[in-house]
Amino acid sequence: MSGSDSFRISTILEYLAERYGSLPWWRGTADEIMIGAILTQQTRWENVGRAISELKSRGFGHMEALYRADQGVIEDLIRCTGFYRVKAKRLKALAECVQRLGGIGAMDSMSTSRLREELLHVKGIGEETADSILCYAFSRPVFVIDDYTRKICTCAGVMTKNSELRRLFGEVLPEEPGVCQQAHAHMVEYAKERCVKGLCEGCRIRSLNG
DNA sequence: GACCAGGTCCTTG
DNA sequence: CAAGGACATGGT
Repeated sequence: MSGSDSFRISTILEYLAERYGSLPWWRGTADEIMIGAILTQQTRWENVGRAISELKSRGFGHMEALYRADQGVIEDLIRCTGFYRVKAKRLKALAECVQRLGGIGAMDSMSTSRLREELLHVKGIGEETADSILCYAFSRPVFVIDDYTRKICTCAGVMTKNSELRRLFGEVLPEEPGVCQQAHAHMVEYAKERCVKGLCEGCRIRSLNG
């Protein structure tokens, strides 16, 4: 089954790449992308954009400032993203991690697996957020597994755990950051468009393999 | 008013 | 390990 699973996955990836081409996804500095990765947890992206603007306009748009910032101040600026107390705490924890590791530059020269471990040790950063940061802030060839991806894979008949999905996508995708970034963007875009409310309106995923 | 959003943590069984 | 609750605002 594993062989046909990777075939199914590459079919999905091809179909979506053809459908969407190049999608604008995460822009900004590495710091801003990391902030966004925390703030977007269980939250619409539009609200996250506003909060990041708020932070930037007050000079809190980077880790150094967040490290020194008062927690209450951060809470006020990110309120519109919901879960603002835990998220402020998570931003502080991430900023402390960055500080401890010697800054973005130092992190940039670490291996992907080491960097992943460090990120996963931060309270409030799970696998999805860690991989988002690796993929979009540090341009590592990592594919982000999220709920949308899981849904789409299920539609295609690929029913496995996250760890296995991660392995499969890693096997199918090339080691190119840009390709991994776009692949995840495509998944999210397609799922938001077609997998509304548990239905699959006009979804072609199931029929891709005949 | 109900339901969901580009998750994670903690507690229970 | 799986399941359920907590965290919270804003849009449809």
